[in-house]
Amino acid sequence: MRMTKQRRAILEVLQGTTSHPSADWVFQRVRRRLPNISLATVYRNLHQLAAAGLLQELPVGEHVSRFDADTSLHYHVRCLRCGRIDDLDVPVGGDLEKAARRATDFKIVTHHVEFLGYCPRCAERHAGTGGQG
Amino acid sequence: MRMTKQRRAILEVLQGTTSHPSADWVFQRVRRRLPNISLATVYRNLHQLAAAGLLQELPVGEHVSRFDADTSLHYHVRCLRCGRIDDLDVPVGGDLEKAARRATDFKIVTHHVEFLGYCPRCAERHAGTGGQG
DNA sequence: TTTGGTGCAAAGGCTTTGCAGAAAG
DNA sequence: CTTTCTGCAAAGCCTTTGCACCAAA
Repeated sequence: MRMTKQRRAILEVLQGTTSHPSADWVFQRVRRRLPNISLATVYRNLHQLAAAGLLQELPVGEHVSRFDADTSLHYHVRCLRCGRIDDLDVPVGGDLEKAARRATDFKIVTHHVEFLGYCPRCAERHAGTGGQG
Repeated sequence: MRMTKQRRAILEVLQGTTSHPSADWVFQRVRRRLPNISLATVYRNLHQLAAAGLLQELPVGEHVSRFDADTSLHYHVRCLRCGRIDDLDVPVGGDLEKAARRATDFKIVTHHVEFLGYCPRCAERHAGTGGQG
């Protein structure tokens, strides 16, 4: 991977903030130094840097909404292959929020936990194919 | 809220599955009973039913990607008002995944925890305005 | 020079919205 | 009868992609 000035600038912007900005925020920032950079380049590089392990993409990016008729607070598992989401009873809820309250000055209202893995059916295929898919 | 046949069908589809389907999946299902229903109606009603507390919208729906130069496994808080995301050190990681493994037959690979609340700045406003927003 | 990267603009996918007709209460 | 809801189609938003030119190694 070539270290172009665009790539370097994007990386530096990310490393220079403790917030977890959107692609567009990064774009606006990088633009100050490289006025001609395009949003497409920012997207491409964010993904490429993430693939290279230099960045992390937070899991808020799946841009389809999912709905659940069970309105109680509970956790979910999502299959990394087929995308299916299952419920999960994990007895840690109270402790988690309590710990979070100690760790931040945010006023915690609720929380979500999502586990990523392979459902039984996909786990077989995953083992069989090497799992890149 | 009027209980139209469309609304009822959508609700029944959601209540009749343990998966956590996307709007489009619901649309395809409801269509079998109401061939003329539109996707827009499904979207409108999913949100309205969620607002009424009859459904829950899972937090995978924020359709902007967010990036983080810290590639280690760590948790986040997101402000419900301004959307800012902060890091959080919560010492529960190992236990959580262990508990999840006991609770499911999925092959857990990783997990994400997101806390929702109000950052200090927004917490003031939140108290002042009644907090619906 | 070679190969990957960039900017631009157009396309893509999911979701929302404007509007006139329809139906619930 | 009033008010909300619906279907349709168009628009919106974020993100990705095709292409010709450009630059890193």
